[in-house]
Amino acid sequence: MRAKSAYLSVPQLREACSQCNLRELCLPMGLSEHEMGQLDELVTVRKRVLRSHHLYRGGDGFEALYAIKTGFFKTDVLLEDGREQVTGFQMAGEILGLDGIGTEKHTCNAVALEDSEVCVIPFADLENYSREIGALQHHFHKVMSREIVRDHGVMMLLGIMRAEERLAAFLLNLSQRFTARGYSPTEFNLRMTRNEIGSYLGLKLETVSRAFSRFQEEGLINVHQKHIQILDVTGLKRLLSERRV
Amino acid sequence: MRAKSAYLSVPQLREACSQCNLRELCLPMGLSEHEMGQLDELVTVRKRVLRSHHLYRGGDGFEALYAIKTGFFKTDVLLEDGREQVTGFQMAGEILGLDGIGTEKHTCNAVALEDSEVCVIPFADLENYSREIGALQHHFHKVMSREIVRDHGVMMLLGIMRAEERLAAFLLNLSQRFTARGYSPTEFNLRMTRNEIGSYLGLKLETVSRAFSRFQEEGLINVHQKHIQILDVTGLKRLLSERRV
DNA sequence: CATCCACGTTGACGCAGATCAAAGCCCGGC
DNA sequence: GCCGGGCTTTGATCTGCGTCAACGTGGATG
Repeated sequence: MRAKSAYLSVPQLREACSQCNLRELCLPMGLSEHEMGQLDELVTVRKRVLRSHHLYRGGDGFEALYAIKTGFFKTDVLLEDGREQVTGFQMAGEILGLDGIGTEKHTCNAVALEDSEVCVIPFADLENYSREIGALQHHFHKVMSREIVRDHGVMMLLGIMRAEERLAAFLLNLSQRFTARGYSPTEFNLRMTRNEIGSYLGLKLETVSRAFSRFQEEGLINVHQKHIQILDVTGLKRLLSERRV
Repeated sequence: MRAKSAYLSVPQLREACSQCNLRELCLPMGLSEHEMGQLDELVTVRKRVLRSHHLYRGGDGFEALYAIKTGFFKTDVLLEDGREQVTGFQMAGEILGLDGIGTEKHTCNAVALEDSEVCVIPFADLENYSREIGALQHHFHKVMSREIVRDHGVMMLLGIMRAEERLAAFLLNLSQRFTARGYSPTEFNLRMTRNEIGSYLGLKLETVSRAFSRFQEEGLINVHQKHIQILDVTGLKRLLSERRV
């Protein structure tokens, strides 16, 4: 038995996967009613993480994956000299902690960018359940594979795109993920700072800021602080496909 | 039954995992004698891929993973305008194809950089076996997780390192992987061109060439075409940890 | 053995984005 | 309602790497 109270002081927060409105985005995706019921036994603990607090740090022992129930995270890796590479931004329904399986230690930091709540998925249990539930096993493999493909996308951003292409790709990606969660595709609030965006995109915060301003001048977006309104989706997409020079 | 002859005209090439000298680097890592015997049933087909030929292409249907038996590969993603991002270089014992699980289509190209041979691992079979063999399941998860961590390392290269740091990290990484395979840590032949190294590191081939020349001037390496000799490992490592500016 | 051609090296110059600097904005705390 | 500090914007200047160009080199081919 797991000491639920160590994580969570409000036991009634317990809410089964089968009742969760994220179930079609998250780990239970594609499971039958019955199989989802089994997941309710796997995921029994939730954990709050306040804004700017760590869910885990590089070097921490790995025991569980985390499904984001509400909130917004970043993952990053730090060099000794203080340089930071943000490796991703994660939102509701997405899985954190996959980096820890290989070495049994986390290899990056996961930080909440707003007050958040995660479902704790003890990894040994997940492996046991997925030996019985083929659909769960298969879906978990897909989740990991998609993370690899996502990483390849970031490599393309960083390796071959210019500053404005990177930012356009970033905005379109956020838009698409917000849409999948039932929010507006064209209007949202950024949870991260210009510095964090820059660190993700391999740019300095001034460059990010200038690119935002340029997009606004060109009528592609409205931006006021963290509030973003996309005015011209196809214009942004065109930025990605047309290669000047 | 799988039509072995479609892949392989020399049936005696069949060689079981349990006999393979890569078994401690590859998928069977950490399995018991008995479990490894079961893998011999899983991996029954091998496939030759000649230099500069594709093992698979982006868009191809995904059916199997591939363990590299001999040879050397690159994986890359292409943009419509011809820009190429090399996402990795793979050598004996490493697994290709993980990108395809999520969408059931491959999302990158895998190209042999020298005449190579791979073991075909039908993915549906792998999932079946790993439901029975816990150690296989767990090791497979580790392989995927390590791929994610490796990708984070590439993001750091691309996002925050300068040209010479990237190349130093690249050489040290190759050195370490050759060592693990029983080859010299300090002397090896590159299988890829300057252009491919550049594409991987987010640099132009001229920059790669200049960095090689600079390392040689500084007595860190000897480089002659594709032949590399590392003279000063700690000097290369120092390049990574010390941040000028 | 001569030829060819992809690959590699080196130099000169230019530019995208970094760096440095200064000022504005917004929100939280008192 | 005022103050302070973190975040953002914008301008001026600098620089690492890209771009362009010319030449070198070595392995493959007939």
